[in-house]
Amino acid sequence: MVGLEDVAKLAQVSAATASRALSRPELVAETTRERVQEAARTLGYRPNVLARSLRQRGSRTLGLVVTDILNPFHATLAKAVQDVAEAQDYTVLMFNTDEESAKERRAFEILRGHLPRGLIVVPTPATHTNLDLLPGLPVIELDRASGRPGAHTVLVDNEVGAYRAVSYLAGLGHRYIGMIVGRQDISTAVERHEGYRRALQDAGLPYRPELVRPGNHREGDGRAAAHALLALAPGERPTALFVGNNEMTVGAVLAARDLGLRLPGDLSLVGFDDSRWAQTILPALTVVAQPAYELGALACRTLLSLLDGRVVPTSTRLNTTFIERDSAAPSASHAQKVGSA
Amino acid sequence: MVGLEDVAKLAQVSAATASRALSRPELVAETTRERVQEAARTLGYRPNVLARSLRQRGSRTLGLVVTDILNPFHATLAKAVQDVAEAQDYTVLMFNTDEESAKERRAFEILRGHLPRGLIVVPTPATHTNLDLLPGLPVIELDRASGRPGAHTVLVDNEVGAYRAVSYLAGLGHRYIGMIVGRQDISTAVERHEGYRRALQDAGLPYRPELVRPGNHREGDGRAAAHALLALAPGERPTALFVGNNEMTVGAVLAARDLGLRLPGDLSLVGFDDSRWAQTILPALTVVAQPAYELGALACRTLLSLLDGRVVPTSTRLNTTFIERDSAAPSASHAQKVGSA
DNA sequence: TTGAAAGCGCTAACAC
DNA sequence: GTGTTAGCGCTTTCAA
Repeated sequence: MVGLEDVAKLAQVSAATASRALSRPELVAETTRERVQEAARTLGYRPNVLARSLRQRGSRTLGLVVTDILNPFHATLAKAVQDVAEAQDYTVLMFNTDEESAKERRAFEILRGHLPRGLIVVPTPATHTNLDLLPGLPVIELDRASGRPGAHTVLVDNEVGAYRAVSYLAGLGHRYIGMIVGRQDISTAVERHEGYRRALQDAGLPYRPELVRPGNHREGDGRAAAHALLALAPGERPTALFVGNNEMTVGAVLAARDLGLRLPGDLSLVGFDDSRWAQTILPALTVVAQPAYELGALACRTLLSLLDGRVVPTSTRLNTTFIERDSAAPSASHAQKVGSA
Repeated sequence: MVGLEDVAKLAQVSAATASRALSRPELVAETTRERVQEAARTLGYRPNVLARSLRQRGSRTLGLVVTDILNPFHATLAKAVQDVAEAQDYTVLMFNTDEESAKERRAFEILRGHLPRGLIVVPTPATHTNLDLLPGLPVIELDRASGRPGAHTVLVDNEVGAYRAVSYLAGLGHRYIGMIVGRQDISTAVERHEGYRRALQDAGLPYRPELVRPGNHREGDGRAAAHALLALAPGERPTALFVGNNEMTVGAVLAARDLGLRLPGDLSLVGFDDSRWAQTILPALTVVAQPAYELGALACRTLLSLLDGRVVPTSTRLNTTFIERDSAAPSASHAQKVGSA
């Protein structure tokens, strides 16, 4: 292990000067500086981050806590955060919580011991409480908002995205539009639900509670919820479905297949969040796309700005994009009307 | 920041005793131990890992370096490694290299500063050289083998998996079986290529170099390679394709679509590595499935055993599973023969 | 502009 | 079984 002492010796200066030459070059005479840097290079010196962090009472480390790294949306967030952090010489400590409060607590505890400078978290309902473990730490909430007063958040405009999707379905003539919605203690799910509600209202359609089914964000939940909705009596069964996240959308498509329903002929479908799956499945899915990479990158940039003492907006919303593909079509009755006009 | 000193004071012992009571309880009298643990609990004490690691010259940290975290196969490996490491109280520092040597070097350099106890890496051709940065560090190579003598590897039986797939296609009567293969400086690609070769031989089919196209593991490469293969003159164009990894398989399916070829009627396809995409696309893809989670978990368990000084096998191969779904069918001529028999 | 010295929080020797 | 002491590798006073 080559240490600062070795570099100092080779460059014939004290350890203190060697340290300065490498970390704060402006404090050192040019010739000395070059001698030290040269020595460091030839020895292949790498600072011991542990010692440095211990001394400085804080490491150049950021925490990242996501709820499901196997979800491509989250994987993309993680990659973006890593890319930005790395460019600024920060190391990211990443943890996965599977939406479990206990795992999140553990992640926070471990993180604490590493003296991170900041944290980016996709919050769960338990996050508010668990953050007690990291008092005073700058935190950015990503994708969802926990509701903590004053929290910094980087989100997507869920309400508008959902509104756009449901308005589109209504415009296609659908009068029974179902929604598969996430847990109502998670902000994204609430907001998408709101958008759904408002779109129905603006389209002059009644809100029918029996057409709204909750699910726990996973594929299986989406499948079960879709089955429940499609089991309704003819006349009141939805002819179109708006699904609140990417995983549940997969489930909804599979449910349609289970029942032999063809998209978009027998059922129109619009999902929230784009993915390669949505792009390549047949028919290609009409979706509300989220700028996942940009979202993660922005969260990280915001955190780094915050750490630099710059003023940053407390809350940022990125726009979603509505992408019209082939999984939604005019309702049967609508097509008839238009055809006979 | 509550430190060990605070705990010691509250428990009325020295810092050393407090340290022992928490880290090596068997060295401390029971009553003292309880007093200290109680004090730690009430103060919410968490050890400063930095100080501990500095003192012990090594942190309870593992490095994990993968080449593409957005690839679900790699995401699964990563989750498995994390799960196992966490259960043993290790923290994982994860890096993504995008198959770029420069990024890998950087990852190794940063890692070095954190004094990890071991490293799990999905190697690239550059890894062999780059590992000079981490002399003496226990390393497990995951999924691929770099060829370093004596290296510990946890792999899948690529040759056998590929052999099985190609034999299956040959058994279906295909005589022109193309392969889209990965970079030949990566072990998995070489081995899968070998399996392809041997299967052809055992089926009495000639190896035709023009039916083998290399690709750089990405979707776009697979698509381009498939286009090239399918552009061959009738008579010598492949009627079946074996694709060497999951991303390129997506590309091959899209190429078939571009050309209006139907699977499996106009073209039979077998991919390497299963995925939700392969399961839910229509027709569902016949694939050689890899135990991704188990692979990652085993790599981590092996590393931890190694660190505990236990004897571990230098190389482990996990079996692949051939999953017959709907993307491969008897060749036209074969069907004819069988039909007329 | 540089060096000497102290100390970050913890654990391992060594004494008792 | 417990306390005292020293030191991990670095940065940062403070003094020169």
